[in-house]
Amino acid sequence: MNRLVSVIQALKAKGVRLTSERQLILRRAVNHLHFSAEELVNDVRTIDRSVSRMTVFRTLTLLQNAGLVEKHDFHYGPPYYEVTYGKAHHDHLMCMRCGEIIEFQEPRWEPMQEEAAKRYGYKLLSHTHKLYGLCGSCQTRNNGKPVHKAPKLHVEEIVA
Amino acid sequence: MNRLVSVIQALKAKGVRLTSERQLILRRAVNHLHFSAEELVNDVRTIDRSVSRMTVFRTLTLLQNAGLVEKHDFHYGPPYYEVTYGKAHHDHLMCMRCGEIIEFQEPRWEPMQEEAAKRYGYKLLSHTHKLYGLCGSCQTRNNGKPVHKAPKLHVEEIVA
DNA sequence: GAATATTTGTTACTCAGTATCAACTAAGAA
DNA sequence: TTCTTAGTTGATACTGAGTAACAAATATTC
Ligand SMILES: [Zn+2]
Ligand SMILES: [Zn+2]
Ligand SMILES: [Zn+2]
Ligand SMILES: [Zn+2]
Repeated sequence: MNRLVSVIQALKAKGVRLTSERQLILRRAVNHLHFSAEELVNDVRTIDRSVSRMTVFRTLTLLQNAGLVEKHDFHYGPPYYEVTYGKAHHDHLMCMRCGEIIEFQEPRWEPMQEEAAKRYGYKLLSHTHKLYGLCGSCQTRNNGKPVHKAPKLHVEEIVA
Repeated sequence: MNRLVSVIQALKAKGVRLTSERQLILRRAVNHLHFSAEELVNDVRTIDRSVSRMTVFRTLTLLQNAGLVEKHDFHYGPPYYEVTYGKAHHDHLMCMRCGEIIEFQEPRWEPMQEEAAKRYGYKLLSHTHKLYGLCGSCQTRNNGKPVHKAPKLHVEEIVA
């Protein structure tokens, strides 16, 4: 089944009204992998100029609260969003130079996180795990893409 | 040796000029564990009103670039800063209701992250790993402290 | 249909962070 | 020391993402 359709079904199942604006926003959102709010605004308004910036923001928070969309902070610029509904949980690996984002799974980690939380009497509800580095091509050459402002590195790597 | 002294020594070793403003800012910063920029501004200006907001921000970025301070995004409000110089690497566990932050170490994870990055041809430079949940007391009672806006939960927990 | 509730777009606003720039201060050379 | 230069600071203005308010438009209920 089409990804857009399944997301729409999930929305309806939650009793959320599906307006034409929301449908367009969703249609564009599922087309991107990770996108900033402002990118989505531009993308949507390229198609239909009558949809306002506000509605895009409002829809994004609506989708977040419904648990269909996740907000990521990658330490660079604005937060990125991702339609996670129907996707298996994954963590992220990002190239600090070209910005490429790789999604990967490491099943061994998930139970260990529960364990760590329990050790301190916490009930674990969610987590974020992001790796930052240099992709293969950026290790060997500056590939011309814009360079991100480096997030702070571990001390060991800086003094080295 | 005093923590403030060792941080100052590290700064000097990097050839950064230690002005009286910077010394005050550092002195207050090492006194807090995790703090927002604006909190530090208020704290510093309570002691010396003549130190400007700008200088606090500038000093924070200076310290970040020098690798002495780390910036955390906890999904709530503004980013938090932490003087990490001389501290062993650790990850964070945060209570979504009362905001308590626990620092913990999980040595088994660190090599696994290197491994995961390598799997995709990446050179790992840094990472962030944050767990969100409810602390012991917040699981059983609303403790009166302000409730954070919940970060998005995993889908499984929302539909449940 | 009328009455009610939800969604939308416009506009104005907030608030953290940044840019500018002149005044100030410290370091270096002569 | 004095001259020169470079680095630092504070006031002010600005940016840009996100939010609040509110009236118009639309959908839902009776
Ligand atoms: Zn994970
Ligand atoms: Zn992803
Ligand atoms: Zn770690
Ligand atoms: Zn910490």
